[in-house]
Amino acid sequence: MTEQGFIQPLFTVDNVMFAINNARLYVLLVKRAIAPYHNNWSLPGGFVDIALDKDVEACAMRKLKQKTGLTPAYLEQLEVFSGADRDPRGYSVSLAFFALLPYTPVSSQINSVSHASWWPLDQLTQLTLAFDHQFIIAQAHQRLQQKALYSMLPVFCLPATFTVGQLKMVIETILGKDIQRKSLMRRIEASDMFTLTEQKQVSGGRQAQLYQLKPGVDITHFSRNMGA
Amino acid sequence: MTEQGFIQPLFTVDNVMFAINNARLYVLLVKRAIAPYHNNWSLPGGFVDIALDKDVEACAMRKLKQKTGLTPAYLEQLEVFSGADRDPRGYSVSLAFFALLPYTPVSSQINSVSHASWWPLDQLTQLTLAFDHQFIIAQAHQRLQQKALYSMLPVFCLPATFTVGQLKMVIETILGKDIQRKSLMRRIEASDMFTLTEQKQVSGGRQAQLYQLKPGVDITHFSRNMGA
DNA sequence: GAATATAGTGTCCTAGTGACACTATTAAGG
DNA sequence: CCTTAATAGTGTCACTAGGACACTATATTC
Repeated sequence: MTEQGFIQPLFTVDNVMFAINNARLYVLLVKRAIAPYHNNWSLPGGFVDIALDKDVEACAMRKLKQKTGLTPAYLEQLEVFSGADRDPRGYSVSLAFFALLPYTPVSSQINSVSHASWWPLDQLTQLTLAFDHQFIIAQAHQRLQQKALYSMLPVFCLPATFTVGQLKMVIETILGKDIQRKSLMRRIEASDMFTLTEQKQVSGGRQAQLYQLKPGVDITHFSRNMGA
Repeated sequence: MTEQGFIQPLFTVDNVMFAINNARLYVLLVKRAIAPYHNNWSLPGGFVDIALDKDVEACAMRKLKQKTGLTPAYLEQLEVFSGADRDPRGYSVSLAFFALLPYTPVSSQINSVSHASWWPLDQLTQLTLAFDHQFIIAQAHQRLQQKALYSMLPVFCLPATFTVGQLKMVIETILGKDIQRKSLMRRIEASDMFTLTEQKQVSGGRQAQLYQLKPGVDITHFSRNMGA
């Protein structure tokens, strides 16, 4: 076996960043400034810079910051998508990440941010996205739904301090179906991930307790799925 | 934003293939014939050949076949491991796969198979493996254990036709703890993944029913974990 | 202070699993 | 043929975490 001598495929990183606004799930997209797929919307990503990026996670973070001005609260590897046909420039290998963040408007003040924008997930079918990004987003959404069933991951869609009602809304938005408030409270207590603070009012009604992540805790995984 | 112009990191594929023999979990390793880590044991893997490999999964399959003579019954992406320090030749990105197979002795008749061998997982700490392969195997083992709790994945460690007792043994070996035969039978029935056949005897005792995967079924995932 | 809206609790039901004793079927050995 | 041992499979009750849903609590608005 010889060492290299092969043509290496192009390796890139793509990010599917989700956020929730007004009980709707949004994905962050950027408009491509160059061919191929010039002017089409696409996932923010790019090439690894071995001088800047400690590893692929750092690369994903950097690309998000650079292209959208935002830093995810949570980031994990999704899956590698590869093949000769997904990029007209040739054989390519792309590692997709999936990320969560409390909803923040994209500030167009930043120079490098050409066109970055949040898109409602349920309107994406009307868009023509670059490459296989439509499919990648679908995979990411599936993973997010799966994890929402058995973990506390959705808290990363909320600010540092939040109410049970907000968390319930986030989970229901992700799953696309209602859950029992009682079940959620049982999980919050069982997880031992949170501490209480003062109060807060929402629209009408009694003021809700404000919860807050304990510093440095791991995301609890439960032994059962919700709603089944 | 310019196009490329960057130095691309080395992209490779590595495979963690598991099998079970004599109630012990084994990993398939190959002995490196070249530097770095010359003569150390390592995971079978290599570079993508864009002419031969439809995608990275095909690459993983090809490398396994080529280096060990075996074809996995199940294969899925595990995770990407990356960084400047994991390979002395420079910045590298490796996509690790995790694979299952009914135990088959490695036939050393094949030429290209220099030194391939099954190693018991619990003896690996005594070996010095190449790169970060020790860590990758640990991650793969964790994933396998997790999936064994809520899915029928362990059937891929068994031949086409098998008994409940064998499946119980496989799962217990993976998890490192006993499970209830009754629970397993309930899951087998609920999954609706299998059909019955004739009979079979093992050592002493009553003959066990032989089960067999229905053609083309998906691996059932359950809504609860076992043993919790 | 009544109406309304949201937050949080009490309590029973249910599904899927654990525990474990019990029955069933086979081989081996007198 | 009968007994023993060994493994296969079943019956049944207990336990746990979530679902359902009525009820209480606390706030705002008029």
